[in-house]
Amino acid sequence: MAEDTYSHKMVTANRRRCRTKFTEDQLKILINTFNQKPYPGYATKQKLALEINTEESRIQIWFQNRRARHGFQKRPEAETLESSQSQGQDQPGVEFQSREARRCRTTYSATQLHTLIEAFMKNPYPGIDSREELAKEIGVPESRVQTEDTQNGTNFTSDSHFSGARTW
DNA sequence: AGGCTAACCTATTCAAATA
DNA sequence: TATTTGAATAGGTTAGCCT
Repeated sequence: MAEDTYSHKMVTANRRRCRTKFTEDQLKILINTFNQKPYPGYATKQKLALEINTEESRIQIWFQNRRARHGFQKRPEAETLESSQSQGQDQPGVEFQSREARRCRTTYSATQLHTLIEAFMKNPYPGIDSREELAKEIGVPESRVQTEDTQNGTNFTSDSHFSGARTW
């Protein structure tokens, strides 16, 4: 990291997480679960993670990609027979299954927030290495660091954020 | 009751592995 | 090189905690 002083604009120096390579067996389980519930709750994702021996965040990403690409609207013929009268609304099947519980909301301590904010000011786009280090430092899973930084932006500028604090 | 914001979502793009 | 697909980003929605 000798040459990587705080660059002013782009921080491309940050490595992405390595691509996960799912095995055939893992994919079989994932796809099977997806066909049953394309929006798994936290408990389901945790169970899946344990079952196929991967991280819950990888499963979250996999479901996101799957939903975006393999349009889950085309129901598997397994269990859509009963609700065949869903009159083809534009709504992507909101009703066929109520949402499962999400992960418990984590509350960050002032110290944790301070650490996150400081790291964010130094680098708003941390790579996998920085995120893992940060996560270890404040004692939360890496996936929490990622979403926190890149999505919710933590408007540290005590000033009133202009509309949309995430427009960097 | 309302504000703040973590968790979750879609849409889109980047990019690594593979055919 | 084109395709496939995991990872990342931007921005919107849902819902839990606190005042």
